[in-house]
Amino acid sequence: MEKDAGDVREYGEKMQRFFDSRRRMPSFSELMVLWGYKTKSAVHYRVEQLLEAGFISKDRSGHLLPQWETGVRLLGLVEAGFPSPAEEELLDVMDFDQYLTPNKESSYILKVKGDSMIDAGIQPGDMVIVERKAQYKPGSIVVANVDGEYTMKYLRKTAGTPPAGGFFLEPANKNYKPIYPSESFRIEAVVIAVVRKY
Amino acid sequence: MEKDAGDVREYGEKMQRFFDSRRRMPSFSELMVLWGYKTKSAVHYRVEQLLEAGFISKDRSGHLLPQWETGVRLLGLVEAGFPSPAEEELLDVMDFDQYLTPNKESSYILKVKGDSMIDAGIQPGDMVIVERKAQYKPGSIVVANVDGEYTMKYLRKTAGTPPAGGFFLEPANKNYKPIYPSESFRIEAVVIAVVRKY
DNA sequence: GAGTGTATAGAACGTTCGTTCTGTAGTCAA
DNA sequence: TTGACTACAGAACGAACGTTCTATACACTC
Repeated sequence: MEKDAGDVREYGEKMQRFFDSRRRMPSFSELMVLWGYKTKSAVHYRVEQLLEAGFISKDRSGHLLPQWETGVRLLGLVEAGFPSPAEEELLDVMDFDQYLTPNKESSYILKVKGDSMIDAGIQPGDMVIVERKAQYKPGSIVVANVDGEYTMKYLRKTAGTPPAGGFFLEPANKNYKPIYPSESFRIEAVVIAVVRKY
Repeated sequence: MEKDAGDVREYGEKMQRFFDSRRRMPSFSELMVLWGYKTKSAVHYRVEQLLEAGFISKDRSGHLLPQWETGVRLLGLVEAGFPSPAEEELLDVMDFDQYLTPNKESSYILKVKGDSMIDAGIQPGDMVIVERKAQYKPGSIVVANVDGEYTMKYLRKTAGTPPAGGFFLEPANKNYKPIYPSESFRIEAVVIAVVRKY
């Protein structure tokens, strides 16, 4: 048995490529074309193999469901090291789309210019994901409009109790100075994530 | 006309939530339940409205296709500022999954421990996406196995021409020292992206 | 060469899909 | 009160879907 486990995986990979590009599972007719068969029963034969192999599954109506992990394998700390192939199935996976933007409606992506937040680990060229909110809490990194220009800073609370509003903006770079509300700024969004690609 | 444009959007949003959770478009029968109708023709009536509104579209076989952007809106530099609702449709969008892990097979995610790369903008607690490769180039950030422990450093080339192999590991933190091949290390993967979430 | 298992073709079937047509209750305006 | 329009219900239809059964061509074994 399983003399052609390699072949079976080949068929599965073709289906996986279809899913990756079209973002949905193929129908039997589409698999017919994709796999080069002339009948749906030949497709059914192959699908049955993939089902037994656990590569795919079905919903109540017979439509195919992907069974492979759609995310990326998640390792522990850097110290933990890389897993052996046998350990791979124990790993968690991650879906970046849902992890980074749980609320797509109010989320935006900004490309960072300038080094005013470099000590916070945000470098020029990085992308930050920001979210518009009704209220902003001190301690978070916010994008604010100061005199018509947009800037990214820490949101801080002044020491005194709130007669003067009590907020100011603090950069994470010694070469820049804090911005106080006398100059009147408006907070536009809060940074919820940073993404850098090399 | 369009006396109930608000209602139409409500139906669209319900469909969008279905798509977000199930990762596929609903069928007419499913929309029937989702929208609380007793017949598919009522669904057809609503779907026609959403089609005219450009909220969805159809493929050749009549199945529904999402027409809304599935990614996140991409703004320019921080200086550019936020767009008005009218400008929104001009924005690009981004899909983080494809952007961050173009090659899911050989990609892993690691959680960073320690501050040895803090001057490179990689802080403890950040997640780095690494990729296994056949060869690694100097200048990139790599994850290496040094005496059984895993560590993340810059990969550098020694000044002299390559008799001694010519590679060493350099941290991005003055408090740590470079690691030279005399201690014999093995490079496991290269860092292709950094993700931090607040 | 007879038997067995694999891999496909071909045809037929019931279900689900999206479509279409007819009907009707309700609203609004003339 | 009539007419036009909206928002559904209900039924019927063809196309596409996944399933199943039979047949066949080929390889391998005994």
